[in-house]
Amino acid sequence: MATYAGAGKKLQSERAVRVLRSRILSGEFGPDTHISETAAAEMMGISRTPTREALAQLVDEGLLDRTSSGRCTVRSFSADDVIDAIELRGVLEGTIVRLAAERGPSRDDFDRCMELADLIDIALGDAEPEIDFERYADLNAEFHRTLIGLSGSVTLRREAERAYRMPLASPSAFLQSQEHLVPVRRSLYVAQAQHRALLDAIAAREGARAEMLAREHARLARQNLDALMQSEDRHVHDIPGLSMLAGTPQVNTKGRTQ
Amino acid sequence: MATYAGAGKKLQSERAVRVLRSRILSGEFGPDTHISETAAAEMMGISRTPTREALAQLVDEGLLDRTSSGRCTVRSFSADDVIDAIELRGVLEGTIVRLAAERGPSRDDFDRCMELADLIDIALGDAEPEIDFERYADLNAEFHRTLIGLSGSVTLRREAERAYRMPLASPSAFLQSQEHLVPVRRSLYVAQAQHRALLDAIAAREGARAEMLAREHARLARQNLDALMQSEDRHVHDIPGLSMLAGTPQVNTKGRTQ
DNA sequence: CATATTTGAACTGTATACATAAATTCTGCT
DNA sequence: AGCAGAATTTATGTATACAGTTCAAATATG
Repeated sequence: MATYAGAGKKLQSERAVRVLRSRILSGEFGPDTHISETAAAEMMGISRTPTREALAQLVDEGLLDRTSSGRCTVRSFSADDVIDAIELRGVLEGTIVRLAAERGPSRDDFDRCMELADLIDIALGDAEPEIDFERYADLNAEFHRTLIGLSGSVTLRREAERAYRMPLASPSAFLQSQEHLVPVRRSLYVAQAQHRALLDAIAAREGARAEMLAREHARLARQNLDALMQSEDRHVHDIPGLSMLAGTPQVNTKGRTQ
Repeated sequence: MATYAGAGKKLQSERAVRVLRSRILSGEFGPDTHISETAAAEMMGISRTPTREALAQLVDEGLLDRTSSGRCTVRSFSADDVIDAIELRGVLEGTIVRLAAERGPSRDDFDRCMELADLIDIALGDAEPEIDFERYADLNAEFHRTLIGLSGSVTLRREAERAYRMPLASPSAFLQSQEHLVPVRRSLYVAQAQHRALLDAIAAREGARAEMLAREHARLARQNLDALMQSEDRHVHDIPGLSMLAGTPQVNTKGRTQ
């Protein structure tokens, strides 16, 4: 099964990361699935060396666990893990916007944030006719990606980017599919109001307020998750579309089925 | 990244990480020094494969930069980088102790923290006769390592551990050498008082206060750094013992000197 | 029938070889 | 002498081969 090799043939290892990450997040490789170097390499039609590198990166990202003997298994996320990741995101974004307010934000990024806020307004629709969910998700993601560069600190930006890679902690984790967006439709307007307030606070150089607002923003995300869980069975695993969290044991990557 | 663990010299790649990190931190490889895979491998008497893995990890830790063409150079740290790293540490520790207070800390870790606080008291000496600096540094480091497990959140613990690996952001970064400890001798007592207050706040389940105290604790570290910089020339580079920050261009890893 | 043991397949860690891309050096020309 | 360009040399990315270890199935044993 040598997948189309002509894709992004820049670096095999990067392509491997994307392929594996996507398969894990899609739930194709369920929790505790053992992913072997040789099998994964064979599957992707590349050698073990770049595959090894890709697995190491995914372990670092937290998507894979590494056993004592060096084997890689898909990490199983609990509801607490997701909550903590959202908490972390709120704290990091809060710190970044506080510093941005205190030190003065980088002009370009700030302007871009304002611009994105305007675009989000449009996507949400003035009179709430019909929301362009897909566009909203894209814009929201870019807003947050731009936001974390606002302080000018590479250190904090790095950490925030890393936090964003954590499944479900990303600003638009379950804002991807319309299926999840519709139930929390009203909260999107609240979130947008928070975006505006955040930018205001930064412009006014009110660091403490900016930090507080960012945390509140993350709290909203958590509330949405809680609401989804309440309606679905009180377990993250059961939220449709978040199959990566499913507890279903999976077959090995290897063909050795059963 | 499962760098830790007792895996002594079993894995060549881990040994390589330790060797390279130590050489970078010691200043042997100054900022912007190019570290080549082949040269580094040859130097350590191992092959390129584990060396490659080690370099990737150090890039991830932030000790090395990777150029567009894949080359690795020693990162040059600015004073701002250090300040941001300390800020990050304070924020992460603050979040962890807040959650520990809110959710209830893990009993074992909390007891160990109390124990360590007692030991630090002893190391500092009751009547301030003479401080056992080396022991203090060890105990302080362990105190903080234990602290970041207190919330029971693996996610936050991971991030904090990562932050600790950042040079100078570690709780005892410049508390390693007596040379730096003596000038800030008096602040060690303040820090210890903060440790106690922090544990009190957690025991009393006062999350907000615990978070505030943790941030104050980090602020003290920054003040110490500022004081050191003031007395040394206003540049991190010039603080003795922190040669990793020195701006002196270094020879290549390769033997091709001059 | 359950448990301990052995045996074999599979996987990871490491080394080496090869190809491609980058960088430096050398040479020729202006 | 200075600059441009080509050739050489070096470094990275990838593939493959080999050794030690781990895991698991199958067999033997009480």
